[in-house]
Amino acid sequence: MAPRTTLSCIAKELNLTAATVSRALNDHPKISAHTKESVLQAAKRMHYKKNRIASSLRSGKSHMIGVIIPSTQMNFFGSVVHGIESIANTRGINVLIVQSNEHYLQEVQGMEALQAARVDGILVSIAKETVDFSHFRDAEKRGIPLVFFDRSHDNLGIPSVVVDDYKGAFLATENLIRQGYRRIAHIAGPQHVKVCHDRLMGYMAALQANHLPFEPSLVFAGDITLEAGRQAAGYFMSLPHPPDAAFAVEDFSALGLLKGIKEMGLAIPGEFGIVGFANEGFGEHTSPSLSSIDQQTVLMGKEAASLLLQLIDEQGNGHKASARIVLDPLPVYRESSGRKYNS
Amino acid sequence: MAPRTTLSCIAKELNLTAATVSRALNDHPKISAHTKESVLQAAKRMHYKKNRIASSLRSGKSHMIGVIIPSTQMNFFGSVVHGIESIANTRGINVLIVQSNEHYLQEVQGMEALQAARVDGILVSIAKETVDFSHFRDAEKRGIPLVFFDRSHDNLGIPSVVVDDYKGAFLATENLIRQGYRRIAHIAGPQHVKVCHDRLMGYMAALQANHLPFEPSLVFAGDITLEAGRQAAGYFMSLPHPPDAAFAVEDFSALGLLKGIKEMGLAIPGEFGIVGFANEGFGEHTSPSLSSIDQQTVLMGKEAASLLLQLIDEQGNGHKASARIVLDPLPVYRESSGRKYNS
DNA sequence: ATGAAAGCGCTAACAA
DNA sequence: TTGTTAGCGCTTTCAT
Repeated sequence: MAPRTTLSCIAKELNLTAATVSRALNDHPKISAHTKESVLQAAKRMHYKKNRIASSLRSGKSHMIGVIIPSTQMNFFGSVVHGIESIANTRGINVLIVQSNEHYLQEVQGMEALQAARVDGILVSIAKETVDFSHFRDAEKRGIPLVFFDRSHDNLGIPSVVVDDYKGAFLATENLIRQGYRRIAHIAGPQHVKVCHDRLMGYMAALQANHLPFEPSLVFAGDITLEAGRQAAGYFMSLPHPPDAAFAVEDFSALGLLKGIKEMGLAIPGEFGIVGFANEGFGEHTSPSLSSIDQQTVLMGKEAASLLLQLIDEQGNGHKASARIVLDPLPVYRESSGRKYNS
Repeated sequence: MAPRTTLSCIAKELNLTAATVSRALNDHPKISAHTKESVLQAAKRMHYKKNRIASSLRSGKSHMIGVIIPSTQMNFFGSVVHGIESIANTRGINVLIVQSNEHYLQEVQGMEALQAARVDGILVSIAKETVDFSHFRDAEKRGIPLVFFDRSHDNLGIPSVVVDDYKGAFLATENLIRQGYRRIAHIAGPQHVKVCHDRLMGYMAALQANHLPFEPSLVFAGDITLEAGRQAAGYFMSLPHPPDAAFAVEDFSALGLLKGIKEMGLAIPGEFGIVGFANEGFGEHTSPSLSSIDQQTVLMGKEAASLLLQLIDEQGNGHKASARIVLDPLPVYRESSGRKYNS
């Protein structure tokens, strides 16, 4: 409850005016070195801390950015946030995090909460459920800089930082082919989610590039959940001519598949190969360990934050630069796809 | 860039004054129902959104709370944050999250950043490294309500919401005893961290209650990391008379232990039993699956947030209620400790 | 029941 | 180089 020191407290102390003190603290060019010096000393002595709220009200900048993530339970997103914070912190910017839990409504509410908090910009990874994008368009119209990361959407003209999902899927599938698997299935995610669609395309392209037929019956219309993976296992093995490997759209579904296949008594990777996507933390610890595609999460967060901060800085310059940063997927091949070396 | 509607915009529209509009919007008792009605309508029609920054400056409340967590990579904390947000959201309060990454310095900087952002209160889970607590005492002195969750510290008089670590450790150890294990080791964490100390005490108490000798050589001075668990495996098995089970202070060390023991060719749970603590997400997916103690994470977050908000509301009432909420640990016994049923 | 006026703490235009 | 003045948008006395 100690009364906080304000600019005018310092001003009074030094027989200056609040404006001068403010300028000195903000390193304004035309303040004498001597004044700056004494102001800085007084500020330190009196434990002055700038009131960001007052500053924000006046300057119109809150020095906060918002982040909307589908879930804190995938440590993929935790990792991206880590990257975001590392950039924000160096610039004295706070990060407001909101979870959508993959729900459209919570995403909309999150956008409103962040705008109510007057954040200077928002980083978004779109929820699985979302098919209407007007809440993003509205925010843009109000002049709030937006950047998508991982889960983006075209045709909105909103900058994004993503991994090359097509290429990642291509590499994952090709790895299975190189390991000698011949009937390679795919657990697909909701196709309105761009990353899921791109991964299906990458899978198909890898088959074609390697002269393997694409069989629609080998694509399971699944989801990015463990449950979907389990269901896929049942489906694949009930086929008259079952696959001997699968590329899953995401690690949780890959995990469900792995468990399902194991429970059916098939050897992994000997009789069935699996590659997932996202390189979730648990992948190292399953048995067999799970091959996956790393998405350079920390870098993704850094790039997204840098891009957003740049957009915020350039605001009003009429730039509207619609950048699209595409990161390289990094394959992490572990036991689950290593037939050549393990069986 | 659309110019935002303000109170006076609405006032002008209705031939009222900003003060009246403000009161109407805040449901002030002595504003005529009729006026309230028309103000509400106009506000909606003009897409009015209260400027929280101005409101904060005037009222001295930022309607934001801060959370400091050691790491987003343990989904234990992700889950607690989920609970926190669920409470905060219903009250229109934003949550600022900062990671300490278990580092003292980042924790101190985090506290400063949150205070600079003028949060109304802070929830803290103390970093592993922290042994000096003056940054918390300072914040308290400045009148910032504080609540610890999970990682707390006595002798500071700061309210906390924790799980009964002693009891959890007792139950975990006793479970191993009941399953027929007789030489039960413990991977201990840094003893200056209260939860680690309490768990060691609980372990010792369970041995005593069951008339088993406490052997100091069976306590490995470890850490809450996978690496420590691996080292413990090596240490335990190098003993002249090795243990046949272990209770690990935390799931990551339990995981390291599990991997180490498996690599040495011992059967789990047949030849070696393991119980961890925290019920991390991966525990379900290891093989064998990992027994653990659940800490009611979401509830913990809700309780902590409710307590903090209560403290904020009561501020000035000279209450200084130093609550301490202790949640019940929930054992989750899986394969890794199930000798009786599995071998 | 409503208006008038002041002020939260800071910053920015304009003066000097 | 520094001071003066005004105002960001809201809330809150005090007055009517």
